[in-house]
Amino acid sequence: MATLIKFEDTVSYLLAKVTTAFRNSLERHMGEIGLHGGQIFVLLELWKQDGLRQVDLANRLVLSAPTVNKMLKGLIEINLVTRSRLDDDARSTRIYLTAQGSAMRADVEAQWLELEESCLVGLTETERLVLFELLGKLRTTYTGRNDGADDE
Amino acid sequence: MATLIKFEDTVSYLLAKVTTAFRNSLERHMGEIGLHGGQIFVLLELWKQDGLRQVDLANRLVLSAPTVNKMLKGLIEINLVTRSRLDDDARSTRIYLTAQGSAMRADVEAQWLELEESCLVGLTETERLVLFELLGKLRTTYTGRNDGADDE
DNA sequence: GATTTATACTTAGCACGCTAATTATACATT
DNA sequence: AATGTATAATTAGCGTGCTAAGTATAAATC
Repeated sequence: MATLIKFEDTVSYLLAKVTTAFRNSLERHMGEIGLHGGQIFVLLELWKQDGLRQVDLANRLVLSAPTVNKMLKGLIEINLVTRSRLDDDARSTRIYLTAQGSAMRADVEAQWLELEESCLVGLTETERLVLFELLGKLRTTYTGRNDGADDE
Repeated sequence: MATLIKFEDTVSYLLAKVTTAFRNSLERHMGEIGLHGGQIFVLLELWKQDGLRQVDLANRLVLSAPTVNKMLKGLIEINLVTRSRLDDDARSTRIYLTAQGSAMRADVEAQWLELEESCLVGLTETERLVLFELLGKLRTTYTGRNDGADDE
């Protein structure tokens, strides 16, 4: 018989497990302020630049158009963003933060810091920096870049 | 105004991004052999110990009972596992690998190694070890343990 | 022995990812 | 101007995670 892998000894295995756990933690933390895990990232992009089109959001978030579309539905329902058609291009819609959407930032930041701390609680300062560095490299591996956005 | 967080400078942010990218990569790699991302982990537990009950699987996988239930549906449909009721306990079902389920291991291992390499391609050997170490710590933070299982 | 409580599984329904296929509009080409 | 191609948004449908609620069986208690 060929050599049997110990799956548990691979980074991929750990990554898969951490992935699920982190997503649950994110969902719980953001649930505290009435948001879902994915919605935060949409807001985050709009805080950086308001009035983006869905396709721009999808590019910056590295998510598919339908995924962004669904997330926006949720955000519109709870009045954090609005859609405006009537534009230079009748195909696209621009997404704008509402007053509540802008105001949400403080709460999200507070929860984010809690999330961050709960995640890193077992790590030293050095380990945190190294982890940040290594995750950055993984991200680059997957997306081929470190920052978002080269649209419009 | 209070200090504004740079979300991008947090581990949580990177973790969220890497998490999504990794899940996509996992799905793609396992799709090559006709499996979905989550199903691998069920098989993996059954390869370690066949005939587990759903509740045991859920414990070892650190997943909810309904999630495991749905995953099993998929695995049963493609004939990799079977359910047997008729037991000492009429509430529970035991899950057994089929011949095909057992035979799947070689393919999964091969794909797993490719997944692992595609994930770590940008990292040195040292970085890989450190990353493994740090992810292990994160996992412990979330689940409170390093191995699976203390049921039955 | 009858009632209560706990356990195992299932169903329904949601968020977040995806792909494939539709629809509508814009742009390019002839 | 008409046809063809590219782009933007949407819909439908699926897997993976969850919670809440329901059903059936087992165990414990009175």
